Amino acid sequence: MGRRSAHTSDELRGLILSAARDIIETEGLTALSAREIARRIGYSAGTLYNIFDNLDDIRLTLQIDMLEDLSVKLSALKSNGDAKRLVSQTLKTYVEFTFANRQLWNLLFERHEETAAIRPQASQASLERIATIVADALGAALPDVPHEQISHHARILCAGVHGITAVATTNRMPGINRETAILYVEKLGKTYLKGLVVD
Amino acid sequence: MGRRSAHTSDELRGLILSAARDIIETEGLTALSAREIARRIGYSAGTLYNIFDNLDDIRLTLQIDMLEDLSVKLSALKSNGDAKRLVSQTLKTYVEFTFANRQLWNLLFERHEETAAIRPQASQASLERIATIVADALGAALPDVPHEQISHHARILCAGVHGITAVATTNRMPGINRETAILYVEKLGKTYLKGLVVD
DNA sequence: CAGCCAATTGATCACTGTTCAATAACCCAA
DNA sequence: TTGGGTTATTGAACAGTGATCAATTGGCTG
Repeated sequence: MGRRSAHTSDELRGLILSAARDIIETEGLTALSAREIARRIGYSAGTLYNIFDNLDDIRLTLQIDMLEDLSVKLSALKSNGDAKRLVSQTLKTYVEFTFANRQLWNLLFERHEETAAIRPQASQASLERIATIVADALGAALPDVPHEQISHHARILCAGVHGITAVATTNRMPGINRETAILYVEKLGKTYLKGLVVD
Repeated sequence: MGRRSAHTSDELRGLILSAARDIIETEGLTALSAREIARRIGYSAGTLYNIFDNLDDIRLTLQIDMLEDLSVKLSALKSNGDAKRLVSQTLKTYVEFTFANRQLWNLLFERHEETAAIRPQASQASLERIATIVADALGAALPDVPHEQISHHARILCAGVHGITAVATTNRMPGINRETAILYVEKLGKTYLKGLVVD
């Protein structure tokens, strides 16, 4: 079959990403394959490679989109005057997001050994943006702490929360599930903040 | 070729695991394949399946062995009277271990969707054992806190440290590398402890 | 309406995990 | 020593994977 152009390449891009998302959320990360994506959108596998470099490119794009999505959700949270509460809210929203995107979230734990050139940087940037949001919330709660320090603390908190969600979503520890994960993250945030205030 | 019995099945088991470890540490997780293991030990791929259920079984075994190894290293640390220092030492040893086993450590971030029956439990148990070691150190540093609470705090700290190592070993954030990871974990441990003492 | 252009395909390659009939080396009983 | 049973080991086979690319054919334009 020759050209069809039933879809623009932008539309095709959207179809591919959306099909990939569907597969991952319903069948799991390992079920994602070029042929399965193609089957679902009614194209052949080769077409994917006109739009994306390779499967990893697709996975990274999904990851970045997801982190962008999370960024927006976190940014939407507004303080009602209680700065510490905003920190808690932010972390809680983070955890709930990971559980709402249970399967997709595993994209973050994959290796992509520098497949492409630009995308890993973009992925880093998305995470950095999230850390910045946490840093802003943290900065408001700790007005006396210098900015430099705040950004370190934000990264520590983010990574810490990341770890709890990682352990929870992959069932690595017997006692950690959705509910305890939320409790743990809250405890981590509050206790860490308390420890900082003491300084 | 028929039977050779140049190695007992226990020896073979050891050869397989050691070859698998080598491949992962030198070539990375994705380079591990049944045929490559077989090639290295001078057997055919089918032989692996006499000893292990499947490749995931091998990966899980490596993971458990590694966690056991870490457990031993952490247990070997002894307090010199300063209980808080032991907590710091434990966490630091943990991080350094993850960097010493950079590639193998990624086994922890893999999904194995309940492949076999027993092994995932064994993997959970290994992590649980590590959390217990941290809990013991923590308990000594916080004699007033009830045991139940301590084990929660230990899990939170473990997961938190886990997250920092995860981000660091996979280069997920620009500013986090081996050195900063150690600093971050130290900061996390000390600040969290401080926050607990305040209560 | 001819002809160019390019989107799309499907065959192909080299790989993967896993299975299993066939084989051949070992061990033991006669 | 020989024969036969046992079984560890193999290699072919299957169904799948990601990726490539010549061939094709539909749509667009001059």
